[in-house]
Amino acid sequence: MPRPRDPDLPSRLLRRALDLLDEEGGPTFSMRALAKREGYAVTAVYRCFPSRGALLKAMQLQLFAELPAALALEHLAQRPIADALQELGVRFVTWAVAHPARYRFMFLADEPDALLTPQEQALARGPLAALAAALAAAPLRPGLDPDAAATWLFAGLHGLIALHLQGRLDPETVPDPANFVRVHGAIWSATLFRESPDA
Amino acid sequence: MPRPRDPDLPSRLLRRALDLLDEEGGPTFSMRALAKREGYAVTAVYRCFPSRGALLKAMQLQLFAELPAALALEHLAQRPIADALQELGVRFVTWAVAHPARYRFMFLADEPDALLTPQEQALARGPLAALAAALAAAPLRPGLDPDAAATWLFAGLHGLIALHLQGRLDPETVPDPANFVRVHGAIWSATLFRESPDA
DNA sequence: CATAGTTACGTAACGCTGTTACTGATGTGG
DNA sequence: CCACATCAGTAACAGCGTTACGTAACTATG
Repeated sequence: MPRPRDPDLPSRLLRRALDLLDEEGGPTFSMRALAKREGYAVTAVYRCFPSRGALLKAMQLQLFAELPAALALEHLAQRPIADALQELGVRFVTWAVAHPARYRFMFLADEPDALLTPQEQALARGPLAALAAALAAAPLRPGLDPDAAATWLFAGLHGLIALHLQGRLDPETVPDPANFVRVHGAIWSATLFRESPDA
Repeated sequence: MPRPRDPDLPSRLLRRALDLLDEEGGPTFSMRALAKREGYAVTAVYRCFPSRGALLKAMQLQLFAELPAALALEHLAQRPIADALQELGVRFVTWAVAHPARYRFMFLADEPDALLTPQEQALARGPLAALAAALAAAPLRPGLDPDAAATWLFAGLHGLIALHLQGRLDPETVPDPANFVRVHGAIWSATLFRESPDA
């Protein structure tokens, strides 16, 4: 009993796979389960994606492509730099906490060989690169490398999120990671920028 | 053809499993492969560990128990606090980069329900808690919470390591994470401590 | 309109996985 | 010496990713 042919089954499967990622908290679904969910046999999935790894890679690329929109970065550049950075950090952490499965999948996935081509690496390094670009135009303290500063900033946010998602933060000192960034983020500004950069 | 009974097969299997963790870069070994490696049938492993998850948990606990010795924390407390913290960070990052599989398994593993009992949680939160304890006795800037400061510090190190292990750091700005901590770690000290705390 | 060829899908199977029931051998306490 | 608990092995289950192959549907050509 064959079904009508669907030219954009790949995109539907990709969406379904991302749904399952959120539902199950990780890419634990089986190819058969994904196919069944969409009403197809396993092999139909293999017509769209040559392997499970290829599907996972496609999911990662899709999520990274959606990230800027999810963070609503458009109107951020008009604010003073320290303020914009603080807000960016808060938004990033807020998004990560709201979508733990996606964050784990994008930024904490085990497979080191998942994103290998240069464009894929560029996409994965996008957030850090964007931060470095923003800091390149900021009034940093003399002798402070924008790239190094961006690395510190992003590492701090990334580590905070990772620890939170694993339940390794003391809930008493960090009840909400995004608010923690809002409250203690001034530490960063004080270290990175010249005295009173936007006063 | 049964073999002579081995009362400490569990510990041997645990060691073997940790070897395989290092060799394969992650806990990807199968129960059968582990058993075969030790010359037993699969079911012998199931006599020692009721499930694969139990084995993984035992591995995690073992690694966390070994961590303080691996970092050689004994003689660190005698130095001035800022210096000791810097050295601690360098050692931690150096160890993580030298044992990527262990670090991923201990601090980045996917399973959120892996370490659930209070003692297990305490063990997993050990590094952060130790850092907080050290900072509680340090001459922090007025109004700075030791716990919050410890969270910032550990999050920065953790994020730096995580990004490095995923190849998401620009190799030009961070050729070696441990050295990055050594060079730029002064940012932390300047922010956290009173002016010239150990001069 | 008919027919040949490409494409999309399903069925069945391979070897592997974690896990379990059952069988037999080993070593120990009475 | 014998009963009993313990340990290890065999065989099997369902499910996994993946592949070979058969079949139906659409497309292009005569």
